[in-house]
Amino acid sequence: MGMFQRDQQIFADAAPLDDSYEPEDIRERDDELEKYQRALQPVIDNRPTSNIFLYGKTGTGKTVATKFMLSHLEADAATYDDVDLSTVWVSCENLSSSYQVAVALVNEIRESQNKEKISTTGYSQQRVFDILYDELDALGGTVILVLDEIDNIGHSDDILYGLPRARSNGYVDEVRPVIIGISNDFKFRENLSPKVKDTLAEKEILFPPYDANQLRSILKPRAEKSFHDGVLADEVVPLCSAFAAQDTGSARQAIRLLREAGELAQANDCESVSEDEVRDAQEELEKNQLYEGMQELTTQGHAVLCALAYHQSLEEVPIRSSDLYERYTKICERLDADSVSERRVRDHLSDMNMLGLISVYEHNEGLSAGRYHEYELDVPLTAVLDVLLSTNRFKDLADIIESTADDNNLLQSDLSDY
DNA sequence: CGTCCACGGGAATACGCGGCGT
DNA sequence: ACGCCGCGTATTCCCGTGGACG
Repeated sequence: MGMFQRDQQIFADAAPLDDSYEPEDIRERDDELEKYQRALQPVIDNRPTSNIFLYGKTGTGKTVATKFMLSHLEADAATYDDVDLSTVWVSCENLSSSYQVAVALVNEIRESQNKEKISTTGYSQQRVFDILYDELDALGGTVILVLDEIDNIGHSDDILYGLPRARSNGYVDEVRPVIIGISNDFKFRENLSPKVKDTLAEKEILFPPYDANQLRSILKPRAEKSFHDGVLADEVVPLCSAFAAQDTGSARQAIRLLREAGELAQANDCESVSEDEVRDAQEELEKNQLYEGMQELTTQGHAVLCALAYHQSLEEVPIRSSDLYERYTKICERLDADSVSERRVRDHLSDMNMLGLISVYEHNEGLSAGRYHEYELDVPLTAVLDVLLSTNRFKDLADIIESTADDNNLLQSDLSDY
């Protein structure tokens, strides 16, 4: 027997548990789909179509619903000779400005035509918009531009101003652009600049978080397809649903939980998946998220984290930012690295707070001490040290902190509940 | 009601990059 | 080939502010 053997006790076909899986029917979103269909109907009727914006947290079915609607729309449009429809899909996940979105749109169109892509930097914004208008005009007909995770562009929303008015401004005349914006942020519309808000005619569809019952109904068919019969204990799907509903109401989270539970069972050579695996999976996923959050910090972020870990190991927490800053500068000196301003460190701390890595306690003691914050780690010290040890720069320091913490017997207690 | 102090928003600046015009 | 320009990212600089205290 080789080292790797195929183990098919648990999974029959794990594809339905993959992020990229597209189910043939969308469950628990009847109202939203009906609205969606009505909003897209004008495309088939060759009437002007308004822009459509979908709002809802991650994992509430926005993207899947859009893929579903568009594939039907494309298929149906093809049966009418006089309907000329193309769609362009851009994920704005890593795009933080209108400029980058415009470049991405151009390149997406060019890629589908095997034309050469343009550079992501160097042009003026207007220039990129002009190129985009040319490409759109060349496509002609109705072009649906899907901007997934559009809230990433923040306040840089020029593209939402330019595209809808391209036709009336005479930049294009062969094409009717329709924007489908998908936003994780309910407040995205409020934060748009006034001129965009006024001109962006749009239909809004809200995707609320799923409750536990809905998640169960979404999970069930996927579970049946991906696991062998009788492998899943009855309580597994309801428990995954309950965990995810409690936390975020995200179908993606529920599905990941189910897959992770299955993978754990498989790794442990279990014949079935039970409640225990789901609980372990939940812990495992949470832990991974924190690790990833820490690993993706910049060197400066790591230095700040390191300073906090240092004080944590001495049990000098929670600690005021001014004291933490002193430690931080010493650490930078020692590493022969540049240090940044106190203001900037506050930004890093606030980022880390967002990621759930640290806790912040606000104080206001008026005349005696004014306003200040105190910080402490919200993740086990061992986890922080693991990450720091794995980076070349902080390896030595992390070693020292580890031994300090060891002297204070801080690590044992951490390990037991970690 | 004035005072205190870090917080945090926002403008200004530094720097690097790649395309463009000459 | 060269310097310039507009862009993104990270940072610094400036300053108004919350709100308990006295």
